[in-house]
Amino acid sequence: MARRPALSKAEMEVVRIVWNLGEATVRQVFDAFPSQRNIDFTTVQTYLRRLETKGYLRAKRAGRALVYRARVRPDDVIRDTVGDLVNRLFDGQTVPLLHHLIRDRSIRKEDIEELREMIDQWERQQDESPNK
Amino acid sequence: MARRPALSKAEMEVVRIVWNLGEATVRQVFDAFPSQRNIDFTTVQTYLRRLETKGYLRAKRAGRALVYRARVRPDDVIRDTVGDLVNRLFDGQTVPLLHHLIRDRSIRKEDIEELREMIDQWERQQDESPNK
DNA sequence: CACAAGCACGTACACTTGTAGTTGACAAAG
DNA sequence: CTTTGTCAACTACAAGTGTACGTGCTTGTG
Repeated sequence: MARRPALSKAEMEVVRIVWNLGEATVRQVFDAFPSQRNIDFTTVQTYLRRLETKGYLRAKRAGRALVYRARVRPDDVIRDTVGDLVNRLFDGQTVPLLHHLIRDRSIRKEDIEELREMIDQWERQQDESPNK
Repeated sequence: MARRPALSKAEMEVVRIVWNLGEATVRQVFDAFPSQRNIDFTTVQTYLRRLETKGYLRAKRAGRALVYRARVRPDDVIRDTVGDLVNRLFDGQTVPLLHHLIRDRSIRKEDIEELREMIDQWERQQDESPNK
C-alpha cells in the first residue's frame, strides 16, 4: 500500500504546523516554529524539502516563493505513527498506552469529561453498526 | 535531571523484551524477538550494547555470557517517549491522542470497560489528594 | 582431544537526521 | 541603479541508526 518513509521527530513538528496553517511558505512555517527551538530558517527549508520528497507535502510555486500544503490527512499519519509506537513500545496493546496517559500524564477534569464523552460516543457507534 | 539519549525504534522493542523477561542474555532476547522481524543475532547484540551505553540497561557477567537487566523503570521511559511524541505530533495536548486511540484504533468492549475503570480510579484519586 | 557451537567484542557501512553554510536569482527600497 | 533583504537550491557534515561481519575465546560433545 505504498507506504511513505516514517516521519522523523523534527518532521513531525513541521507537518503539524503545515496542517494547522493549511498552506504555508517556508517563512510562515519558520515563524510558527516554537521560538525556544531556535532553529535556522534554512533548517526549516530543509525539513520542508525532505517532507516533500517523502511524499507528505506538495509544493507549488506562488511568485518567487514555494507554498507547501499537506498531501496526507492527519488521521492517516497519526494512525501510522502512533501505531508504530504502540507496536514497538507496547507490544501492540492500546490499553497500556491509555492507561499511561490517564495515570501518568497530568490531565485536567475537563479532559476527563471529554474522555467520557468519547467513550459514550464510541458505544453509541458500536450499537448502531452491525458488529462484525 | 541527567536525561538519557532517546530510544530508537528498534531499541524500544528490545527494552520492552528485557522488561518482560526481567533479566536476559543476548540469546534470550534474540529468541523473544518477533520471528517475522528476521533479525540477526549479532544485531540484537548491538542493540543491547547500545542500550547499555545509553544507560537503559546494565549488564553483568554470568559465566561466559552477559546478562542484561533494566536500569530504568518502564513508567519513566514511557513517560519520556510518549511525552516527546505528544509534544511533537500533538502540540503537547494529550486529549487528541486519547481521541485518536479510542476512535481510530480498533478497541474491544472489554477495553472500554477497563477504560471506565481507569477513569473512576483517577477521579477517586483526585478526590482524596489535596489539590495543589 | 578435536571440532562445532556459542558468545563477546571490535569493526563496518550505508542511510537517516538534525542542523546549517553558500550561491545566485530576484525584488523592494532608497 | 545600487544596496539590502528574501528565497530556492545545492551542498555539507557529524551523529545516530539499522544491520551485520570477522576474530578469537570458551565450552560442551563425539
